[in-house]
Amino acid sequence: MTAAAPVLPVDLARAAALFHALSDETRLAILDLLREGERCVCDLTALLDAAQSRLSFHLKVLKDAGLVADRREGRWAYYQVVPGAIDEAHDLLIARLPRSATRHRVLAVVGGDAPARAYRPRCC
Amino acid sequence: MTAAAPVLPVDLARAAALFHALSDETRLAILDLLREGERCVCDLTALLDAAQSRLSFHLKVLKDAGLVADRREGRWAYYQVVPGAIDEAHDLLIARLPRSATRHRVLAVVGGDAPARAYRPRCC
DNA sequence: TCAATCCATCAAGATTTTCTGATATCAGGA
DNA sequence: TCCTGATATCAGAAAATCTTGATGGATTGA
Repeated sequence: MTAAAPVLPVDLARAAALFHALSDETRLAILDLLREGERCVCDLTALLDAAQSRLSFHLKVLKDAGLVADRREGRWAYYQVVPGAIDEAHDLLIARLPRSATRHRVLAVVGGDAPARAYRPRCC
Repeated sequence: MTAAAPVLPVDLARAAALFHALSDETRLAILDLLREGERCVCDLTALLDAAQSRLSFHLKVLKDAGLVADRREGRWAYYQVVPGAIDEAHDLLIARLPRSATRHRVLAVVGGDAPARAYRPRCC
């Protein structure tokens, strides 16, 4: 049984980067189109009715975040979802779940006395 | 067995909003601190070594996204993770998984002929 | 070659986000 | 009532992001 590891700063940065890549409607629409398999940029441009440079920009954001990979074939560039990238985002999301959701509801707080809050004239 | 519903635009907007709220290191750090249970703003300010107005700003972003809820008690404001909010983000994330990851790897493409790509002088 | 197509990249501007410092509000103790 | 502390909100500046239009490289058919 693995103890819940403390969240490392590197995880925070990686999680923020991944979620940022996922935080735009155009990029989410791209990912949805890529669910069926790889597509060339020209397909995406037509399907999303977006300017080519705009698509290219968002594809680069997705690629830099490691969410998609590209492959050249002649004139065309084909993009696909990186297997496991969504899984990584999934793991980083699960790590944010309140502990009360991962086991039963736990009222105790690490360090101790917060729930039984006696009156304190200053909070901190 | 529920058929995979098509991704609705409303889902895209909601997913983008949720992921945007999760796309900042300070906000992720806040969520991590709230994993143990609710905390007052003054605790968070001290633990994160952040200016009060900055914390307040990020807490508002999280609250507007529905990820946290606040409760006033005297002078203090306590924040906690909204039960189910991370679950909602989780569901919206899972909806982005390639179909090849949800079942076996499927090579067929909707509409049909992409994998068997004969030479085509124009792509689209 | 030459022209056409696909695509990445760049520059400039618009928009959004974030941070800081100041101010406002509200509760509670003196 | 006055003062202090906790918090929210606001204004302005700075930074990041997004969009658009232009440019250029690479590939391919004529």
